[in-house]
Amino acid sequence: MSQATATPPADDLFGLENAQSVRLGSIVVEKLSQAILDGRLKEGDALPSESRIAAAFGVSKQVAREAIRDLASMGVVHVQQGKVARVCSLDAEPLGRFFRFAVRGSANGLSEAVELRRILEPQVAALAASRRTGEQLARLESILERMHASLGNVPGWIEADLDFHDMLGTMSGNRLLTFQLRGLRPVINEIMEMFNSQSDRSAEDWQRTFERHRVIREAIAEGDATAATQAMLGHFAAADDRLRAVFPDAAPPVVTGSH
Amino acid sequence: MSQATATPPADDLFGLENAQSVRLGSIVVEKLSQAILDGRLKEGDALPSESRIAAAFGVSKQVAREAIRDLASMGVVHVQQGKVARVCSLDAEPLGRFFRFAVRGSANGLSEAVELRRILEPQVAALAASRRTGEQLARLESILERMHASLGNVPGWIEADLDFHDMLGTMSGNRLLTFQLRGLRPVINEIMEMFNSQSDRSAEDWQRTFERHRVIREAIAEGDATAATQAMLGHFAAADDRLRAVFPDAAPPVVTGSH
DNA sequence: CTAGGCAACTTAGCAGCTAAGTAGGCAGGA
DNA sequence: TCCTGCCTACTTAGCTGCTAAGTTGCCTAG
Repeated sequence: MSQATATPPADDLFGLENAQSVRLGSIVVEKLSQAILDGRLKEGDALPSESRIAAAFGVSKQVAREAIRDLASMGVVHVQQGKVARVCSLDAEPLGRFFRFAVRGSANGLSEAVELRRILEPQVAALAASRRTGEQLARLESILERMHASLGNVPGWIEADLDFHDMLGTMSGNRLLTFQLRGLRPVINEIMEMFNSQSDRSAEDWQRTFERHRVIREAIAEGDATAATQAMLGHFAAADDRLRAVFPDAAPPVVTGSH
Repeated sequence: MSQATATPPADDLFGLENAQSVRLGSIVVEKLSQAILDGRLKEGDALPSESRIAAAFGVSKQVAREAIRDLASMGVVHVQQGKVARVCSLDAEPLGRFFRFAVRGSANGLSEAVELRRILEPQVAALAASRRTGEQLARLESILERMHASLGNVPGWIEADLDFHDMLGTMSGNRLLTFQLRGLRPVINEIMEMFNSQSDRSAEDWQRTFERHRVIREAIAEGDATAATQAMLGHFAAADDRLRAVFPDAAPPVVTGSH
């Protein structure tokens, strides 16, 4: 007996998740997910009702309901009282929730978000310059006008600024990239509020910031990917000083290749 | 009456989402989320039991339970039968599920993922070169050995290859970025399987692929961010030809700044 | 001092109910 | 003919109470 008293430390001796006790609902989620991923359920299609799903899988209605709600929290299906759940087009809201939690936990989560954005945005600008359509350019221009009208008005400016960069994501033509940027939006929003609150900016400063966005638009309008990248890099470099005031312990930007 | 017959078009006359009918459970989710985001509930802390949450919010146990499971599906808390839910460290699994759905839907979703990866990885390599620790370098080396041992063995190679790039993400020191890359992993895995299945590669081809990874490791070991970026760009450029065989309609890569 | 049982907690799941929202058919009136 | 209002059947939202099963800690017998 005494030689085999290793029971307390041998709890998880066999692999990491020994008998993982698959939840009943997760099976249903998996099956429904597969149906959607395989294309058996397309966007706009109605799922079976809770009762039918419950009957089909031989589970209670509660389990079927939780499975549907799981899909809903992923943004895959839309549910509404009185109507059956329908497969809907994905949106970035779940991503945004995830990133909000991801940013919490590490002390410098917000500055990590800035770094991630700094990686993505210049390349997004390049793609946008290569692929933008005329109609998209017009929309970008109208956003730029909103920014101009919001000079000095912090909440209005932030929203227009976020819309500007979101539009660039759309113009990149890469839906995955667009999701990615939209997912970061709540976090970027928070950063911008910190950024704009603790500094009282001069009129010239506002104007310079606006000007930098105009330069980006110009490069994209001309379809010059390299110029668009450089303009975006310049935008971040210019904002870096004041960002550093908000995040004193942020790592310095890593410059590569563009020298 | 005839002057007010605008009822059919006046469905959504008052704003976009008039009476959005907030779900009872979503309120509970919001409150619990806030508690976690504010730090009132830290990692490892136990949530109240379903009954206590239900009593505290004046809702039924079912609603409390669905709220907890919502948080669990986001990867924020861990639930297990017989134990109260506990706040756990976030992992990339929910991100992976999201990206799997995001890739579906657009016909060229997989090539969009390749493009996104092509944007991220060179910058990740640069960050890794700047911030890697010795211990991390040793782990990268052992992964490289696994890759060498798996030359010609497709499943083993893919896993080691994914681990290599995942390690680079870790070395970047940016948790958000690491999440991002891990979230793409299931999609990249799928791409690699397509990539490696339909082409029978020669021994020289395998060796060249391995060599490209060794060059990346070299640049990171030397702490040369620019060289690491260039090595990663070279890696993707070399793989581009065969990728294009898998995705004939993929957009050409946009080159910026590195000329 | 330790092993094993026991009690009190927890979640997982089932069943049935009420309330409320939705959609479509259907008859009746302008 | 067209439109309006009602009615019915179906759906989800939510509550209640129950059984089963996992977890934890205490507590007693040896």
